[in-house]
Amino acid sequence: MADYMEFKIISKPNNLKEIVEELRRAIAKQMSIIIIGKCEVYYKGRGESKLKEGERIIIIKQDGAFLIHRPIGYKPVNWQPDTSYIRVQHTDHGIEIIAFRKKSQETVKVLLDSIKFIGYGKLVDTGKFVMYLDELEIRDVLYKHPEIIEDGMRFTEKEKKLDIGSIDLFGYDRDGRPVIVEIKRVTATREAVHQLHRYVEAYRRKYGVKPRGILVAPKFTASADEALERLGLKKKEINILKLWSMKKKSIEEGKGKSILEFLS
Amino acid sequence: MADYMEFKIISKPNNLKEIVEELRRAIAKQMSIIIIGKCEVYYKGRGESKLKEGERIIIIKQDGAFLIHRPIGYKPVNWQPDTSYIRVQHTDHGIEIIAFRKKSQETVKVLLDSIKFIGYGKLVDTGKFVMYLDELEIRDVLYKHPEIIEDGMRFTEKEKKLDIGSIDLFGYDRDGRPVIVEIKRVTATREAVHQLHRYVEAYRRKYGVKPRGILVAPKFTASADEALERLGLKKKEINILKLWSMKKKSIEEGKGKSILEFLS
DNA sequence: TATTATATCTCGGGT
DNA sequence: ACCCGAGGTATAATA
Repeated sequence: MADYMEFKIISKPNNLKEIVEELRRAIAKQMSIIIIGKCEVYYKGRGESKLKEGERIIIIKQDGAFLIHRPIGYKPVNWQPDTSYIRVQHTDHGIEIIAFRKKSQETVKVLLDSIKFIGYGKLVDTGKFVMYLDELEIRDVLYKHPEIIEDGMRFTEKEKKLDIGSIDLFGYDRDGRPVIVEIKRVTATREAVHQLHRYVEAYRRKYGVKPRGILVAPKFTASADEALERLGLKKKEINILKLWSMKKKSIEEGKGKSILEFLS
Repeated sequence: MADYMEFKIISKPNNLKEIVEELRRAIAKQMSIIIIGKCEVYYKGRGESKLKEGERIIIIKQDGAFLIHRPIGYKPVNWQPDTSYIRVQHTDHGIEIIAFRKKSQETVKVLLDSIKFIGYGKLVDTGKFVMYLDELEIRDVLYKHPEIIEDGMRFTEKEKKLDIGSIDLFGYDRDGRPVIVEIKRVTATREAVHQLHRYVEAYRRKYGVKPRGILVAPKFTASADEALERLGLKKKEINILKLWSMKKKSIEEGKGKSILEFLS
């Protein structure tokens, strides 16, 4: 059965014509393909790039994702997140692979000569991926525990819609003043302050009342502090790892430590 | 010579102890390594993630970059842009690879069982990469040809420093009013408008004169238009591909078409 | 499709 | 080391 076939290895590719046929079949069957070899790469679309000859790792994935990796660094040097078609043909010097993306009219062309290795096969990967501790999760903990932000705080809405976008958390402080909370899971920059400020202003324009704005983050840059001050906004520093371990341990209120004790 | 050795292929890995030794040597020699096999992955650091069993492509690059790719999509499901060390050992069930990054205290742990393929070797890649048509290049063309922006415009500075950052282009219009230009190579959003607005305000605070602000982009979202209007800023639509082909053809002024004719 | 905001963003440049 | 902004960002959610 095709879905469970072994990974086919060509360790000394030499018959170009045959290789082209094999690659075409592998692409048609939506297999994962790995090619290692010397190549030049040309990109044209949203910009234009040229990559001179060198040895690289080329990956064609089962959904048509196309990656060309240099032997260093996290990022591919050229790529195509999804392709409309991938065309393979042999040339005088070697093999040419063209990956085309229709919606953005982008083309990646690889000129391969001297191939060190080709491998292909169907990979079966249904394993579930879970990411914890993203902004959403932090937001939910704060929603349940407004006392972390401020005594007497209560939240009434998550992702409250305004004309210009949505607010992470919305509620009222002990004096009944509306409060807009913007959350960052990494260091808050001036940029984040202005994002919060836009929401505060949009709220004021819509409801005629200026709400308080609180920026929640584990850290703040100096310019963020300056902008908060200048725009009359507040900040609340949180320890995300503590928030996280708190959530993991699922502390029951009333029984044992309170959440504020836990976070202290 | 190690640098030019062939890519070593193990198409049916079975002796775990031997494989662990080979991988360790390959890592020590800073080779590129590709492993295809069934694995689980655990990440902990800036966040936390779990990936259940499935077949993936694992890449260890020569600088320690570590990537785990599922058979679909552009992005790796787990990764480490640069690692302090990569440790390999065999367990009861298979092989365990731990990639650790000291500066951010991040760990990726891969539990491999059933390896379909291992390949490693030193890849030589010195080929130069050039990217054309990034924001810098657009900026330089506009700097040389202020008439594209507006009749009578002249630029005096690129990347002019203000307290809060630097302005893409700075100059004066036909009436001698200071002008701040912010460039976007993709659709300008409300975000970009506010970025420009911040620069305009910072300039006013510093010099006591309110400059004009012009946002240059190939396209503008409706909310960008609204924000430009509300904040008293202007826009200038440019065709980036035309700018680019113009630069490529290196049109000499006076001889043949003028740049404005070319862009029309 | 367009818009918006997140990301374990990465990466490079500046201070 | 931090800060800042660009990216062929990609990606998911939402209108």
